[in-house]
Parts: sequence; C-alpha cells; structure tokens
Amino acid sequence: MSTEQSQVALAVSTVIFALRPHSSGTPELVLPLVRRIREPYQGQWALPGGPLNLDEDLSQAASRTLLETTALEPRYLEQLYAFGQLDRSPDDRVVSIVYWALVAGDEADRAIQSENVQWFTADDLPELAFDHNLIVEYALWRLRTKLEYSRIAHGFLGETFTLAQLREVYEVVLRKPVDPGNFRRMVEASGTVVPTGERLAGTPHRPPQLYRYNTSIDLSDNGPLSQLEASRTLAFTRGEHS
Amino acid sequence: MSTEQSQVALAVSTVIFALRPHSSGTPELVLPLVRRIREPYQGQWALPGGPLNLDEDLSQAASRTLLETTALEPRYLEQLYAFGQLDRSPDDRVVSIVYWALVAGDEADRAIQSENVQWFTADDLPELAFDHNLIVEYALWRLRTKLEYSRIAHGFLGETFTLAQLREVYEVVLRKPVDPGNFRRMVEASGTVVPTGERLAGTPHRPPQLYRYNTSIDLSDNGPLSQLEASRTLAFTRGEHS
DNA sequence: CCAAAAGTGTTTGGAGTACACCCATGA
DNA sequence: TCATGGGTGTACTCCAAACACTTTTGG
Repeated sequence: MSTEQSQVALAVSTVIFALRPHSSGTPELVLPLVRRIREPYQGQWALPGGPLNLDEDLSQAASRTLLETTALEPRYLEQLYAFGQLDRSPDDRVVSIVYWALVAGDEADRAIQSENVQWFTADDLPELAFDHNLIVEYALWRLRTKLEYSRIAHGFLGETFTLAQLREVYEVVLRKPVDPGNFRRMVEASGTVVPTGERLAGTPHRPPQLYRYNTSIDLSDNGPLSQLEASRTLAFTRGEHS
Repeated sequence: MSTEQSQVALAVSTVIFALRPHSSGTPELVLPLVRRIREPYQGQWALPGGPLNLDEDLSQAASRTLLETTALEPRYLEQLYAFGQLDRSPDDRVVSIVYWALVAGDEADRAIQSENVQWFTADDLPELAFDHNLIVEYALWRLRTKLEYSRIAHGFLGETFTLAQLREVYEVVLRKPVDPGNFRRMVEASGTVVPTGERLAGTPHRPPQLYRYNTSIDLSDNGPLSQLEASRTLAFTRGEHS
C-alpha cells in the first residue's frame, strides 16, 4: 500500500456536441477536437480539457475549457463519467472527469476553427489520443439515450424555434425519422415548450408557430443533484442585451 | 490561472446498500458508515473511502474500501458521480469519486460491526460529514430509479432465491407494494432469471420454485461502458467452493 | 378442511404508432 | 391552383396494472 501522497493527476475534459448545417440539407452532429502539441500522442486529436484549477468547480472547469477551445457557452452541461483506468495514459497516471455539453448550432458557426481546433462528424472520428474514442462513444450513447426520455433537445437550438426544427434535432441525433404529428403531441403534452405567439415568415408554405423553452421546468432528471452544479448551467442566461 | 501543480486531492468513496432482516418482518434498506477519527468532522459518521492508490483502478479502490470496512464483496458496483464542489471540505480541496454497491443481505449479517463501523437505516441517517448526506440521497435516488428499469435487484440476494424474495426487494427499496402475479410475468419475460428446478421446502404453504440469476445477460445498461470497469464486477464470482 | 402463499387467466385503460386528412401560405 | 409543410383527427397495437381465480402445501 503506497503511503506517500498520491501522484494521480486530475483532469477535466468535455465532449461538446453541436448540430452543423450540411450541404445535404439535413444537419449533422459534430464535435470539436484539439490537436495535441506534445507527447504523448503528439499530433493526434483529443478532447478539449486540462487540469483542474484549485479555485474552480468541476463544471466550471468544463465550461472554461469549452469556452477556451470554442469561444462558446454551453446550453446544457452534464457530468458524464470519471475515467481512471491504469493504462489510459502511457507514462503518468491520469484520472479524467469528463463532461458533455450541448451548444446551439447557429453559434457553432461563429466558433473557433484553427489549425489545432477542428469540428468532426461525431459518428466518423479518426483515431483519438488516450481512450477518447471510448469516451466519445459513451457520450454519444448518453446523448441518444437521454434525448429519448428527457427534454434536452432545445440545447442544440436558439432562443426560439419551430417544432420542425426541434423534431429535426431528434431525427439527426437518433438517426431515424420521427412522425411530425405524433411528435407535436408528445412535445405539447410534456409541457416543456411554450408558444411565443409569433410565426416564422418567409417559408414557401404555411408559416409555423415559434416556441420558446419553458424555463420553469427541470429538464434533466438528475434527482437530488439538481441542487448541485449540474443545475446551474440549465438556466439560459445568454446575452439578453435588448 | 494557477500554473503550479494542482493540489487537488483525489478520494474514492462508496455507498454500500444491503437489506437487513428486521423485527417487523419486512427487511429494511441499510448502509454502513464509518466514524471519523480525526478532523475535520471528527466523531461524525461518513461514507467509507480513502485516497486512490497509484496501482489500482477507481472501481478497485471502491471494492477495496468496501472490503476493508465490511469484509464483504460487492455483488453490484457502479460509479455514481464525481463530487468536486469548492467548499465540500473545510480546509483542503478534495474531489471524491463515489461508487455505489449492493451486497447480499445474508452476508451483511456476517459483516463487521464495531465501535467505528455501523449500519444505519438508509432513509433515516444522522447528519454526516462533508456533503455525504447529499451523496447518499443521490445514491438512493439512483438505486430506486435504476431498479425500475434495470434488473439489479438480485444483488441484494444470495445465489438462489424465490420470486417472493425478489419481489420483496422491490417492495422494500421502492417502498410500495408490488402485485405478485404481474411481478412474476415481468421477471419471467425479462429472461433475467432461471428456475433451478429445486423448491424451497418447509413453508406453511405451497413450496415456491427457486431461481438463479441468468449470468449470460448484461443487467446494467451502461452502454459502451460495459467494456470497462463497471462490467467486471457484474460477474458473480463468489466462492463456489464445492 | 382451512389458511396462506404460489401461480394462472382475464379485462381494461393509457401510451405510442401509423396514417389519413384538412389548413395556410408563397409562387 | 398547386405544391409543401403545418397542424389535427382517428384507429390500432401493445404493455402494464388490477384483480379474480385455481393450485399446493402445512397444520
């Protein structure tokens, strides 16, 4: 039993999801990766992240790295898992606490793209550094699972949206068509969404109603953890500079 | 931004659940706590745990502290959450990766009871050290939530059991009566359980069939994480010294 | 024969799915 | 007036809950 002070390093990484408009018409699920500039795995792509500062919470660290690599604010943020396998880093021992986040698609346009930060299709990634392929795979599974029983899809959208846009989120993420009529009823019954009264004009057909998210409802059922850090990012405090 | 090596300490704790026979006839959900022998919170009860050794996985550390405090092996073990609030420890900065575990009730009898290790009713705990009340609350929520959509109830029982015993696990944990007929169909349809052919004799009524768990089925739907540590503890390798 | 729990059968209501069908707008 | 998606109505299926009922043991 090693009695000396543990040399285990602690890091926080984040899997950031967004929907990017695609030439095919339907958007695609993408996430940003950063190129490693030193060993191990130099030159390979990895999840954004870094060490945990003494003066910040875990979720704050996740938000910070998210902001640093993408210049975006998360619209949804949740802890994914703590990875601590012995062999996940070749030389040192690192435990990574991983978060996953949703950012709005229209903002992802304005996001940073550079030599060392690029967005990849979530379902078609290169070989990543460390165990990050497994981590992304798990984050994808959680995203898809949670989308089906929780109401987080609006995290991909802006302040207001049509039900068709919201439905498209489901179709792209879950990779299956969703019946428009049943989807409308499902969403309306959940009470998670409120009509703004305005309509989206300029369409070549009947103008659809615009909706806003019902902020008075807890969307991610995390039980008692709602008191904690996870809930803080649920309030949509985006620059309402009117 | 603190550039020096982070001084954040990493610990692993475990919430251990068991069903203990009770004088009222119906068992009760209990968990072991350890009394703190030094500051902070000296004298108060806390979750079993400790620092992470360099040569062990996170789940190994959880199993180890579980073994050290109760002399038991977990029949189910799953990561709960990583807690890293700034103020959760008064003086130093500690990030705790918490696991939750199920142990068999008949084994919990043989478990350690001492001055500094005691079992408490899960729904009626004293004020614990650190943020451990919140942690237990969350673990309880996860246990109850997971029991309803996953098949982990046998983790409270021995090798073989009757459906009435299994049903009692649900009734005690979920704190509500369960219809025997529907429960039987539900369990049989899930395929998670296999009749042994033997019957439990000595009852004042019709002798019930004994069942064994179907080990060829993955019980905890953790998606891609099944490859990882979480799955290792699912194999029931208890002393089959025949 | 009786009590009590094991085990089976039957009914029903609600939720999700499939799909037919009107509505409102731009061109 | 037509094409297109917005939005509504309706029938059907499946599963879970409720509950009546039969079976098998010990006393």
